[in-house]
Amino acid sequence: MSTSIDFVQSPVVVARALIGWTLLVNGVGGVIAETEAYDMDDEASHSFRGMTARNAAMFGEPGTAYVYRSYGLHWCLNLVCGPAGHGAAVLVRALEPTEGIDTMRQRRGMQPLRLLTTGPGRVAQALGVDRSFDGLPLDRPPFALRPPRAVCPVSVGARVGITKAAERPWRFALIGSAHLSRRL
DNA sequence: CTTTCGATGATCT
DNA sequence: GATCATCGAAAGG
Repeated sequence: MSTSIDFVQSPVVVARALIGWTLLVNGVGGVIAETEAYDMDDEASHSFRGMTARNAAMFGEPGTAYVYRSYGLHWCLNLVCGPAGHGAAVLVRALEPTEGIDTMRQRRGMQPLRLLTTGPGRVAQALGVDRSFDGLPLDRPPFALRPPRAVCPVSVGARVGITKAAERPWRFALIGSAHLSRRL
């Protein structure tokens, strides 16, 4: 098992590989339980029509963050991957909370554990991620990534909440996790 | 349990 | 002017 993620790979490979890793922001976070891949030749991806002010970070260095606002209300955190300039990223859709649970509860309005980091908008809110984290490298503070302790069983399925290219099996989830945004 | 719908604003056509 | 990589509350079985 490797000790770091190679972000210079396709978003599908990275999305699969990330399941089971622990993602922390300023020491707060948990085990990645659900991810989705987005690529340049993918109609559902923000990068599909080329670089814009919003998605510029998607075309930056692999191993950095891409943060965007969703539905005018929520933030969503992506991990940029593929060769630099490729416009690929992995959306972090759910975590199993492990570190800084009290902090996450306060940020989320004292929600039950189950709803702290289940869904991309909730993950960003619980970890305190907003646009100011856009473009930041993932291998040093405020971010931290720690490898899984054991091999993780992973399922593959269709992505969530999109209308275009919805059939691509680009959603990955930790089998048996109680913190998935949708059932397998 | 499931489905529906409003909130809310940046982004792109 | 339309479209959203969502969430939470409310309504219906």
